[in-house]
Amino acid sequence: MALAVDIDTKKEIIIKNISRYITLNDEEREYFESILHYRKLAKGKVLLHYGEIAQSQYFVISGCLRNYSMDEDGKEHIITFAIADWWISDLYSYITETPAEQILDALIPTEVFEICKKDMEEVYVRIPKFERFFRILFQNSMVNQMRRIRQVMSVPAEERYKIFIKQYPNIFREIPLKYIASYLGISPEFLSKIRNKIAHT
Amino acid sequence: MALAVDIDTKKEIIIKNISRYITLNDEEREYFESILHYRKLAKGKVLLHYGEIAQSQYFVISGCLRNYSMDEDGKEHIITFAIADWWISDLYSYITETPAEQILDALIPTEVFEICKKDMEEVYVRIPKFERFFRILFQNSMVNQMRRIRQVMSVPAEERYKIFIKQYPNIFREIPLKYIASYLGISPEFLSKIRNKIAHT
DNA sequence: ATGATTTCTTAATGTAGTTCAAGTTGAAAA
DNA sequence: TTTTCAACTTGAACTACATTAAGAAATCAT
Repeated sequence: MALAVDIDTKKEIIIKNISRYITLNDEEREYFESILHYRKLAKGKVLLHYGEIAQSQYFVISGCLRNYSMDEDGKEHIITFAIADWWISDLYSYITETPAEQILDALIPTEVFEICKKDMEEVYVRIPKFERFFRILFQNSMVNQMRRIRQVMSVPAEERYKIFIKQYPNIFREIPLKYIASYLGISPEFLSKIRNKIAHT
Repeated sequence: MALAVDIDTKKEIIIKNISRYITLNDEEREYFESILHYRKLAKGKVLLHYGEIAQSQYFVISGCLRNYSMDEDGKEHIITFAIADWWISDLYSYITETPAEQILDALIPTEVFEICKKDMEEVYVRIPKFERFFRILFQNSMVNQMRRIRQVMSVPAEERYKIFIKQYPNIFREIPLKYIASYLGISPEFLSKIRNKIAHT
């Protein structure tokens, strides 16, 4: 179990992240820190099951979460990875309060701060500046999603794989390739062929 | 040219849209209305050229805007359509303040309200409630983008076309099919085949 | 109305990707 | 140690798409 002092250091990270966009005074900062729940997740830990209604959002300190959906054939499609310094929640379920179609779990041992919805709503009321922070956050995430759409539609898989490696230079060594294939939207077999081709050129 | 009274009626629409999420008093409402610039766009009118930095966001009253990018081969990839009652504020260039890689134009005669960035920033300051409104707006857009990613990756083109028709039952009759093909991420020829197949079953 | 331009379709051929099946490697469990 | 199991690779057959090129249909400007 992590010591309290460690956790405080980790809270620094999240505050620093927030401070890039809004300025918090000591009181606000303390209040916000008080609603952060540190959690250490074992590999495979599921944060949001299929059909559950998301009650939390998360900030990742280390490790890797994935947000994925299943199609009728039981095939998994990874929508997002969240690694250090990223916020994540199954927004759809969280926002609409409908059962999750996407599952959220830890691919490797992962540390997160959890913020539950009730607390989050209160933050918005008590420190309206946070509306701004999350507006900017969602704006930026949205831009990333749009970029991804464009990529999936117009960039061939081999190129996408190369871009992926650049974007996630560390994580791609730690997680099984099949997850990367899923994220790239291709079969593991085809990823294998791409890797083979790259290795021999 | 539209009469002032017409424009006021149209401003009603946008206020109604906003009021689903936040409550405005008369003063706030009046102030917000004062920064809305009504524009009637001819077919083909470009709102944002390649390489420009977006200075405005838009609310669509009628017609259809498209936001698209070009790849190296000069092929167009439509990222978003915006039709009646939609905000198109998810412009990459607008958010990041970088030269646009994506072009915004009107596919058919279109009416919009334009809000320029400077005014928008002032709204956030004078009526912080708008941070909330746009946070929710971006949240929702992001969810839509994520759904689209999932679709492009796991749903075959024929199914996607059927979903599209349901989602845009009116617009799909008014714009050339090639744009729909582009949005679906397929070639016009293949869309043609899909349509032929559907017609004969 | 006429031609010109754009849109849509059809068909042939090509390719990026999938699926299936079999085999390899490596790590963990017994 | 051996068994087991998941991750990864390889190859053959297949499919969903793209590309090219041509013609038909619709739209537009004159």
